[in-house]
Amino acid sequence: MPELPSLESFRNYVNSTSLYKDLDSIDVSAPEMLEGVTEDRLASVLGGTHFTDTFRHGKYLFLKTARDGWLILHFGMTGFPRYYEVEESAPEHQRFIVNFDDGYHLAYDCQRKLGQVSVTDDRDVFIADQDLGPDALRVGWEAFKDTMTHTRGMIKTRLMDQSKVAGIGNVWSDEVLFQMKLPPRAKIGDLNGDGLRELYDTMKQVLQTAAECVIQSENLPAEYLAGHREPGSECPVCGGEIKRIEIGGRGARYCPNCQAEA
DNA sequence: AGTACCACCTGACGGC
DNA sequence: TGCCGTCAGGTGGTAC
Repeated sequence: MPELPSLESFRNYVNSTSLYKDLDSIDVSAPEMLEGVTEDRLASVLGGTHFTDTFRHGKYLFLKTARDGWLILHFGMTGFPRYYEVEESAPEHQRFIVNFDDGYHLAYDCQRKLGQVSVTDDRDVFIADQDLGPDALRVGWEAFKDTMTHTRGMIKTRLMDQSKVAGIGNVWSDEVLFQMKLPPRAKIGDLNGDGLRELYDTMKQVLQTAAECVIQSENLPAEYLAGHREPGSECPVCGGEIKRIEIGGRGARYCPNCQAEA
């Protein structure tokens, strides 16, 4: 489930399981998921070292090695990391596995193979090459304002555009619009004087809250749409019916009552 | 610039 | 049971 909040949780998970453990070998069961790196190169980057740190930018997770190389994981729509010891605990669609000296494994599971595994020796160069905008949790107000101003597109589409702001996908863009009580097709140009600032604050608040809840395995706030996305379910605020429409090829969920046109 | 559509890939679910 | 369309928390290319 990989938008920014899940990625924060993945990072937390890797931090608490996989740092400072000697790497023994790797297994690549889906070589087509390696992006710009061969299996041999990947093995040489990871062989005989250990992970010392992690970093997240948008939906990408970076694992730093003691030799200052970076393993990069992108999780597509269905990816997640899994740390385990015995084979019976292995996830169902492992595509890439890091084997530690002590017999444990860190698996990259990605059912639909829409993610990517890659390496770089310069994080910033990689981010630039992928044309990623500033990370949605770290972006400052001025930078956000710059990247969002002077456009006539829909807010949802803008928020999901990784080159504008990195980390937001279908679910959390819907949530930002829901919290703002804006209709799903609202445009940047529809925002009034303080609207852009409210959008920024709401985006930060939603992502921060969601990340904390996901990491702590806590329920999301009761007034969040995210837990009620099944079309036909009840709006957690007004009890109305949640609808689905297509925006930019994605199924946007919203409450026609709470998010009525102004 | 913005949007629409298609493609990549796998699996679950509902209708006939 | 099989077949088919639709949908899924992502992204990239192409064509209006």
